[in-house]
Amino acid sequence: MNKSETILKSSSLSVTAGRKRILDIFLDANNALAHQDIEVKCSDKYDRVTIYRTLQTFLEKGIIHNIPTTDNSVRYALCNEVCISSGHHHDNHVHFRCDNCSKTICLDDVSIPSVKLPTGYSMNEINMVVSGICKTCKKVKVPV
Amino acid sequence: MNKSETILKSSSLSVTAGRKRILDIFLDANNALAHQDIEVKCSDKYDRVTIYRTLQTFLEKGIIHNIPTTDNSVRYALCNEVCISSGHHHDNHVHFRCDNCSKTICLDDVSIPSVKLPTGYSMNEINMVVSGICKTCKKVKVPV
DNA sequence: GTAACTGCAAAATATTTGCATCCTT
DNA sequence: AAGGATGCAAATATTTTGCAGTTAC
Repeated sequence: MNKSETILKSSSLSVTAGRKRILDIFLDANNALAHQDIEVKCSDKYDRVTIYRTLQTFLEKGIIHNIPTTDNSVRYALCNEVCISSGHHHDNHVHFRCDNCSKTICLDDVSIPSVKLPTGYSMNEINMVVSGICKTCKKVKVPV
Repeated sequence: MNKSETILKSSSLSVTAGRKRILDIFLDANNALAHQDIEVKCSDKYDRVTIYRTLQTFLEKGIIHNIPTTDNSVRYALCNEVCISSGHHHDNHVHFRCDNCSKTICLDDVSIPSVKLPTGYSMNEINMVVSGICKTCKKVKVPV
């Protein structure tokens, strides 16, 4: 039993070829994926509607989390073990979006600093996305 | 000369009825607006395409800034004076999205804490969105 | 066998583009 | 008068929904 199957079963989802495939794509990816990225990687094999529904299911089960963007192209990334096992979803890491290669990644080691809200506000979740130049692009010495 | 005209002129944009109207909507609003919010408020008067183009123009001129969301409905809010006058856009405040009323607001007084990125990454902008229950909804004692 | 998942078709919605006309400066 | 802004039509893209057939357990 491979990793994707294990994850699906521990989320009490039935194991289907489509779900395994999409989960494998996430497991292989080293960056967050937009719906379209997934579509490109497997639209020949699975219907677009299935991808929508699968992503929705994964989100609800906490297998993936979504990362906000300013361009109407929400991205998704795998949650870590802790996150998956707990019912409530509480990612606490910073996300990074590279202005050069447009990749979005989870900075698992960088946790979101706390902020003090004004009186009267109560906090549920925090999202933090930093944009700039990533490690890989910096090496290549991109012209700014 | 009213406020919207002043803003348009100082951004070297020609003053048209549509732009003034949309800018006034922002000036009146106490929360961030999605494209659709604006459409609802003036689609009878101005074409949807015009709204798209106007928002794009305002963004480019730094009159408004956009706030990322996880649901493909980017929201826009007025920038403050400093932000408008400077060519480069550097909002540094936290945004708040209420889980109850769904309104998104700028917490102008809460600045984004700094984070230390891993070696090799350089930072350009930071976005921080906190979700929870806002002041107004809390008063009404919403059931959680 | 049954409930859940998937594909297909189609509807609904959102966004972009081209072009002719109108308005601002 | 000239350049830019707008409206309209239409192309394109995205997301949702219903239903019938298929698959996992």
